[in-house]
Amino acid sequence: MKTKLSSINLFTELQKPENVDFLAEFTPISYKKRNLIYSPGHEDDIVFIVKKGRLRLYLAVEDKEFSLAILEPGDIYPSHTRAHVEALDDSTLLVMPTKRLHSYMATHPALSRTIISILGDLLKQSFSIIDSLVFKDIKQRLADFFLYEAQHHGIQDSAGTTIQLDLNTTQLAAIIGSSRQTVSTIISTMLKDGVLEKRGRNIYSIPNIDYLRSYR
Amino acid sequence: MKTKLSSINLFTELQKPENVDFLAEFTPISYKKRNLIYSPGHEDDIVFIVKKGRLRLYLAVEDKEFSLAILEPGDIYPSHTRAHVEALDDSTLLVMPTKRLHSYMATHPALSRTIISILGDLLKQSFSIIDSLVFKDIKQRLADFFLYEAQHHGIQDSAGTTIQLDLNTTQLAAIIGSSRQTVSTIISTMLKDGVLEKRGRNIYSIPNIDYLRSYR
DNA sequence: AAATATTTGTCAGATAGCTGACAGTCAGAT
DNA sequence: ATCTGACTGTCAGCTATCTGACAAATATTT
Repeated sequence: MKTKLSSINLFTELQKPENVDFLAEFTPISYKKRNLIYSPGHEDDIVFIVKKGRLRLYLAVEDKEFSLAILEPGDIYPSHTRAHVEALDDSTLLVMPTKRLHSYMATHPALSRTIISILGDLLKQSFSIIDSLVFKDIKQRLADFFLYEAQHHGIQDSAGTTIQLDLNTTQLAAIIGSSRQTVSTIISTMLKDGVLEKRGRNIYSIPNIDYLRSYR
Repeated sequence: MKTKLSSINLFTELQKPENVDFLAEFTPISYKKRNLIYSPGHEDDIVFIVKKGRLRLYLAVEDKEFSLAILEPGDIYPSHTRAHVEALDDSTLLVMPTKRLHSYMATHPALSRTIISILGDLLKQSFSIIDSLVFKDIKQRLADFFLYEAQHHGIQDSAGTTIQLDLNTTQLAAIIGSSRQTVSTIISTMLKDGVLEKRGRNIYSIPNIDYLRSYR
């Protein structure tokens, strides 16, 4: 269960000398923490790049939510899907109409390649979400989540790998597709089993990654 | 729950005069019904277009399978995902290394646009699969499936809309993400409730689409 | 420091959907 | 016409997970 969608940074591509004029064409828009940026049904056909902050991409029905990804600086995202986008921190986006992007790509094939790679990545990523929803139980999804976090945001120290989640239990439950209570219970079991150790609120360390990896 | 991934036909694009030479570069490969075409882990980075037949795209773990889509003529698909591909009928694919496609796109921007649209479609489609896995129960997913089939392959007649599924119960269960038994039970209930009528093995008719649409 | 709000852990039902088992039905082969 | 294999329907038992409730712990505001 990854939280980041794509590993390719479009920003880097756009900062190349041949693209800087184009980069200037994007409109920067800032959003305050907790604000809803897009919700499905809106008709703007735009593409945005995250310049600053973290955004949460999620599906929602009534009072249930499922987080698809956390977008970080450098990620691009096309607005036309059925997902909601919310600012987790104060954030700045660089926005452009899809049309304009298309016309620019016509003359800059390198950019289309990057975009195709990113879309391919996103696709791969959604398949892996589907995979985990269909085949894995919540214990495994949670373990996967911790493994992913450890690998991507973990800090190695004497106690093993320490991770700080900027999420409460409800938000974590929305990422792995479960309920707050179930997540809480499973984390308790993991602590009891010694796969995880609590270092503080939202801070956990993993004494032995391999143990967590084989945890069932 | 759709079964088709994308509504854009790349084949049409490639048959335009400016692309026919390129189209000729694809290698046609034929597969017999029931053959496995790709499984994850293979290292070929290729893209294929379905020329003839139907392919099933699915995820599998041990003896469980989940079908992502049925690919039909005109669909393209990049092989590098974690999915398996199987021929449902005797099929012919047009195959090309991703690399070569990329280099061609460099000189033919219209093609990149088409590919980007297709990938966007695929992405949208996977989100809707995720949505239904997370928020809908099996009864609803099954109803959605019948609705989709009715709209895309249904035949209007005096008895309403008649659909013929070329799938057995196990295959249908794999599409909606359930078990054979559960699907069988729910179909029985739907027949009893009159939302569905059985016309023959694998043939059902829907007397009233709106009734099915609001079926809970 | 006290008061209030948010977040967490835990327990006790309720239930959707899975699994295995078995009999009944259908279709094609002989 | 009958045999065989595949597919279908149905039941009973099991289990993972959800929901609601409430107390305990922790943050935040006053």
